[in-house]
Amino acid sequence: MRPVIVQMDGSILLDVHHPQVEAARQVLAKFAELEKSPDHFHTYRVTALSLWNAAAAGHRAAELIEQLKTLSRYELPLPIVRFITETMDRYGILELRKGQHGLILASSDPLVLTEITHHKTIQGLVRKVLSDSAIEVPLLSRGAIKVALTKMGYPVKDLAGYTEGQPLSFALKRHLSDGRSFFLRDYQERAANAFHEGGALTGGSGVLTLPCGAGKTVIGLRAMELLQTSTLILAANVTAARQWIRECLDKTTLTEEEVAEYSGESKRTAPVTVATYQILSYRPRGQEDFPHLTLLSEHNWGLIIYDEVHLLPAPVFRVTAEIQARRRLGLTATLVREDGREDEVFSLIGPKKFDAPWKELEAEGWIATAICTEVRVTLTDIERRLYAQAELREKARIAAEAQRKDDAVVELVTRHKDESVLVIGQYVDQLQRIAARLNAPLITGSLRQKERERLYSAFRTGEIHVLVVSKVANFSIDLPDASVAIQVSGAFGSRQEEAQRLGRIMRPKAEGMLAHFYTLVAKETKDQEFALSRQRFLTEQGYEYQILDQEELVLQEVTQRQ
DNA sequence: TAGCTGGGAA
DNA sequence: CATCATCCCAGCTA
Repeated sequence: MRPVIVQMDGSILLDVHHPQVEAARQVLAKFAELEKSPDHFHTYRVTALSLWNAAAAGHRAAELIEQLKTLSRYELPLPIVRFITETMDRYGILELRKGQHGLILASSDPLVLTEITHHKTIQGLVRKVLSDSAIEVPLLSRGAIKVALTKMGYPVKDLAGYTEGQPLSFALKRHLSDGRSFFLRDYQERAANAFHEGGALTGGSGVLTLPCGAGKTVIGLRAMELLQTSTLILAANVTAARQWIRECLDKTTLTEEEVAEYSGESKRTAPVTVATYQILSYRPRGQEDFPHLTLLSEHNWGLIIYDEVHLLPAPVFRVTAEIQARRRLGLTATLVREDGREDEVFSLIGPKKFDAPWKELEAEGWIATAICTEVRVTLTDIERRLYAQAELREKARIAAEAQRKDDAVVELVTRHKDESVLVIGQYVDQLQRIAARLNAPLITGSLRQKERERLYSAFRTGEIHVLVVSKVANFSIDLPDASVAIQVSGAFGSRQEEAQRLGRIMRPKAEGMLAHFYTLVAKETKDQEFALSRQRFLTEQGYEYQILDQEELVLQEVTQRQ
């Protein structure tokens, strides 16, 4: 009996109790996406995008099919084999190269070229047809045509090269100013190389996927060192922007003069400039153009780094489409976007160049070993009545705010009374209730920065051991680490949020210490569906959720005390 | 000039 | 699915 069942409809089932499950997961991760993760069989799906990423990474269809065959319990269905082969073969049919005037889109298959030149969207992006295997494309259409062709099912291999940008010489330090020595971890070096290798043509754009706390910034710095060029770094918020600046100054020979913050507060530019996504997309009311964006575009950047690329806002997509001649590096913990624009990230930033499995880093001790538990509570009779009568959108909220979750939180906090605990939730009302029950401070968006810092610092020193936090936890990178996180409610099935939250407890722990991640779910409600959907990402990374009813939680407590 | 508040955006 | 974040800017006070 082998661990994998490939079905006619394109889904792949993985038997999670099979001894070969880990090996199988590794093979599937190369070219398939996890879709559902119920108890016994996980469902993967092969998508065009997952296959093109595999192709861009150099995998061959024949090789993947061979590996799938050795895992498969039954003969592979022919339509699936054909889908994998045909989809992967499409990557590389179209190539974009530098021409004498503009760009040349070349096709190894004349029929494909005929098909696309008859397409309306493409016609608007093409300058002229040169032959039955090549068309000329204006330089400025480089991004737009890649997006359009990917959406049509023909991803483009972009070999048009990059602008070198203003040279900038600097190096990573071996010894930091406080005397510690500094080395890149093996996987950090491999990630930076994966981005850089391929030389002048393909080694210039792509996305690196790494867990929170794995040192993405350091990888970005290494990529900059490899390229020795003026760099624009885009971050999701000012705190993250300043973190980049601190890291540049701490770990490289760059001086304060050479690194600038470009944000609402400071408008300095320098050979290395760190800006927020939001300032790029700022447009004065009623106006057409983006003043900050225009100003930053005038610089001769050789590299643009997109931190948290999964958060890339729509206007930045447009900009990114126009700057295809600059090298682009995307960094993220999760490539999944709830808005489904993964294909645009693929087309405009580049294919996934590196993916560090969380479990692998856990085994090597770079991130903590985490135990994930889903605690199920029931609705009270009153809630149950309300729930039955409520409209669809109210249902979610009733379930998310279920009263008995409060009791469960108290149980869990008691259980971990000697550890640092973060309680994370979505609704401020609910969090206020819980904070009052626990007699713990609450941090939401309306609490001013000063006060937040005071609480963070008290938490860090152990003065307080429980902190209740709202969505601020998703963004603020200065939030201290904890060893226990309790998620009481979360955004509609957001996988990326779940990953961020688990990231809060991922910093390596002392010998033998484990990190605990609890997610509280109201039984037989919308809440349960959402939780399942959120958990998908982590299941794909190899985490398993232990499921516990609230009553069992109390029982365990009693047993442990005896 | 710095620091705060509130409105608006996406 | 809506909620709650964020950031940027303008305008105020001292």
